[in-house]
Amino acid sequence: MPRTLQKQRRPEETRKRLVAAAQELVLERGFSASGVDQICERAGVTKGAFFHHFKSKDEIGIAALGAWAEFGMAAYAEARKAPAKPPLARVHRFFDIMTGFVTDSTSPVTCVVGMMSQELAQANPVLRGVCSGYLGDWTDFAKELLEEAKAAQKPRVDFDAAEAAWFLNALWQGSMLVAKTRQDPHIVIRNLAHARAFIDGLFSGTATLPPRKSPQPRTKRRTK
Amino acid sequence: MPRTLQKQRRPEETRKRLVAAAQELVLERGFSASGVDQICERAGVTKGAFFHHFKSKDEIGIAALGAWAEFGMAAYAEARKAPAKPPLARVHRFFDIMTGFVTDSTSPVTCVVGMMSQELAQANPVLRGVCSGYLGDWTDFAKELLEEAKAAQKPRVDFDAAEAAWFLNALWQGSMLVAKTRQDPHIVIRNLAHARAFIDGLFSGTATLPPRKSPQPRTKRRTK
DNA sequence: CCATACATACCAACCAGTTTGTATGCCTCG
DNA sequence: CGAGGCATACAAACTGGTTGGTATGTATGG
Repeated sequence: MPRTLQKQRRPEETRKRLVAAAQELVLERGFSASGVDQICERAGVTKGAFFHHFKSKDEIGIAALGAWAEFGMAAYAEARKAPAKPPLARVHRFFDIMTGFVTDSTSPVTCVVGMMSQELAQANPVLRGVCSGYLGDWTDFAKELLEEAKAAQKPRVDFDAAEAAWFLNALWQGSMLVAKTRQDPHIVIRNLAHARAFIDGLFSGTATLPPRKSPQPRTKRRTK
Repeated sequence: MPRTLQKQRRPEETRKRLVAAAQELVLERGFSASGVDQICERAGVTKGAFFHHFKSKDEIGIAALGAWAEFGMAAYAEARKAPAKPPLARVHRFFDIMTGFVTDSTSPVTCVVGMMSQELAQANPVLRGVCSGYLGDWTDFAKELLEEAKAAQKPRVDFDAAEAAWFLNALWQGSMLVAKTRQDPHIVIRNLAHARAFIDGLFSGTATLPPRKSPQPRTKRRTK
């Protein structure tokens, strides 16, 4: 049947291209609105290749989530390389990394896990479970950073690190959602700044919110 | 063509049933995964009725968003009826109302605006704009409550009411997203409690987070 | 030579939307 | 007051395109 020449076979590469295409489409239109045909078209392969590598659409969803989480956690793990000297240094680095996701990108910052969680949490138990796991991983990481800070410096008011981490996770996801809907990435940056000050305030007890009126939103910004 | 008897005609009722069905389906599976046929089936009408009342699927999406926002804002407006005597009384009432959405419901608390924002913010400019407007309405309401509190009592540290309102909006949306994915509504309740304490702390300067182990659901608030 | 890695064609179900027909209730007008 | 007209409110069948998934082939490389 194949009239055209088959290109050189790069199964690993083909798989990666499919996963990357799926991630892109999910970020743009969500999972259910992303057709298998569209994924194939963007990846430059045919449906035969798709169903050779993934036995269903759900399965590439799982793969997309996994690759996304792996990439993300690798970025967050950089926070561990910050010095431990000021107890909150690594927490601050963590906030810097999240802020960097916004400032280093022209397109709105979004998350495959957040996208698929929103769509599928109630309708697809399997994918819901996968999303739940990755949200938990993120929270565990934040929780550990907070606990290390607590161990290094007793906070002014005791707090539960896990609860604070879930607070940050929800704020992070919600900020991305709101910012892209409002088409204003500064919402994320400001919310992260406030959250950072909030955490700082738990330890230092000085200020809990940046006192000034925050930076101008309107004009396009360029930061790296 | 119609072999069956046509039921009594109640256009207003039919329209409401379609909008309600659309809201339900959007909350369960999202907008793009909700077919017109499914909406009609759940509303108990045929496609002829659907396209008589709405000229496209997008249009019922707009109607669903509008009805949802109207219902929600009516519930939030109850916060205005709280006494103004302690400056933060109405802000506390506002938190009580949100907490009540969680405690008064068996199913996970979700939001049509958040759902459709997530899916359509990048792919559908029209619906994105509608969502953006309703997110703005919510934030304006919260901002006004905070500004009234600021006027009644000078906060310990000055803060921008609009920024704080966007912070709360993102936290609220993100909390619903995370909670349903984790299948743990307490995440929302705890996050709201922490946010409440955060706002309190801006005024009083005492505690910024409830000490350890978080509280159980607050006093039950009436519905509607 | 044979498992792997694809390509192509195809399928039934479903998609949003249209067409066509008819039942209903109100509004004249005699 | 009753007959008839007529816009509204639906029902049902249908259309062209798309959906996830399959069947069947063949090219490739070890």
